[in-house]
Amino acid sequence: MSIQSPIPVRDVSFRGLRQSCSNCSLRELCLPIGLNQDELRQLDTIIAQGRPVKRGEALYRAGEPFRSLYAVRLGFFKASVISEDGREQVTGFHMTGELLGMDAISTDFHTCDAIALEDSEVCELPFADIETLARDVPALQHHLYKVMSREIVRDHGVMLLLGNMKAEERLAAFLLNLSQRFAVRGYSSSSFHLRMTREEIGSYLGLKLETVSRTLSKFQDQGYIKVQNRLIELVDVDSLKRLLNSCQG
Amino acid sequence: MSIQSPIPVRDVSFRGLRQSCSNCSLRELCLPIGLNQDELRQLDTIIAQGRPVKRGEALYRAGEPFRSLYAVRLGFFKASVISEDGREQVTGFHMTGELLGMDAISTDFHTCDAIALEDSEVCELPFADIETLARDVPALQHHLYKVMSREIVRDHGVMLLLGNMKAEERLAAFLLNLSQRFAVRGYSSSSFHLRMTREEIGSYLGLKLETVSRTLSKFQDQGYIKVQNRLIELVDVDSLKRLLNSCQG
DNA sequence: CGCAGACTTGAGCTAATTCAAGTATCGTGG
DNA sequence: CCACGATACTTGAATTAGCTCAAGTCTGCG
Repeated sequence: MSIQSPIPVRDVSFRGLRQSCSNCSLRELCLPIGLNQDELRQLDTIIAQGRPVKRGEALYRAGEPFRSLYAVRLGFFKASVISEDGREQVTGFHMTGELLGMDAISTDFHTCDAIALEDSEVCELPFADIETLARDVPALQHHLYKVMSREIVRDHGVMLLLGNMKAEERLAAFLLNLSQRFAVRGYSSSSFHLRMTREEIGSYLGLKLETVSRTLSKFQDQGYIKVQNRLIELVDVDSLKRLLNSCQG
Repeated sequence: MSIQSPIPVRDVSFRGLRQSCSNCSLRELCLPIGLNQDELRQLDTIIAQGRPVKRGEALYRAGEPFRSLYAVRLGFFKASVISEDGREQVTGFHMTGELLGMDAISTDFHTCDAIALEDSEVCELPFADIETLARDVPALQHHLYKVMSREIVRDHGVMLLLGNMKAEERLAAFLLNLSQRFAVRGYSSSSFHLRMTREEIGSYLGLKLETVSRTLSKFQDQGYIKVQNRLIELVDVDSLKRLLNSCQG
């Protein structure tokens, strides 16, 4: 949890990892968008960079007090809420450059679990400090509102998916969304590795894992994709897109 | 749209309706939470109050440029997104004291339609001005973040509902949620009037209108509620709550 | 190498949808 | 104020998408 580790060796490793927002390659994806050099420097003094989160570990859990937002610097996370009777709903998958924890601002407690799906690394953004800085840096203030707003828009998209779409459409939307996000990050948009289980995909899409598996197989049979365990290759993107738009729900 | 109406009579009517945030009865529900008298006065200079929206009218529509957030002063709205192929997903129902339009901050265009389900009245909050004021009024800045965060949390709840729950649970959750929100506003929590059609409820809950109708009838047969058109009476709240927690999904 | 977790596939079941027909309600204009 | 048309709602019957249960395979990790 704490950034100042008691173990010197780790401390060194932190220093090694420490980079400024100013020269971070994620600058254009992450929080600092639109800030000038001086503003970036101020941001740097606040943000603790390079905290590792091992695969399977929680970055935070529902119920924990809220102190910071986190930016994914490297890796892959799932966020999920657990209902009173123990049902899990994955609310999102988060990759490089995306911000986690915004749900916690409302109550000062986290309302989701955020679990690393592969060995990952985050930057910690102490929210109180960010807020204070945002008063002097309008671009930062505005950007934060924007990022939260984007999250709301994304959630509305998921509602549309969950409320209106059939299994095939959901999966197609999911794969195309992942593809597009990988593309933005400079990875292949046509071939990628799923970091999550079929069950987690199912939870996110409101389907059972068997249905996810079956539908992926179906897509493969139809020549839309190739599946090999968690490796996905999009063979016929147009057909997937057509699936999304044409089905009359 | 514009607040300074060219018609004197209307202008008078606006003045009649015009009240300050300072003495607004919704103070505790709405934006000004936690502001002191001076800060409230500053807010008052920005906010245009008492804009009427007739039943069936759009407060805004997806695609329109974003200028303002809106606070519901009176009445009832639905917000919905339309997919490319024309399917509607109601993303929320909004009542007195709630803020509309936060999704638009991310792109500077509205991404939902907001439609009045009864004759309503809103306060217009020009976002640029709000943002500027927020720099000088940390409590306002923080409260805005909070309100947006709350929306994200709410959306996660809807995802849980859409992804995991059966029709009966969804309806029970819906009715209990409405009940609780009416209660907060000083209305009866056990007897209320639905402002929306069965179809709109269905859209929100990811069900067809026939399923909504059937499930309401079922609840009535079981003695949980009484239904008379859009008038709902909650007879056995505990059973509804039990429905929510027990079903193993 | 062996085991646990992840995945696939089949068969039968069920919750919710679709289709259909009929009733109630509301707003409008005569 | 009443009649009428449009919209909203209810209910039934048949259909189906996705779920549950079950069995078996694969894979990766210790």
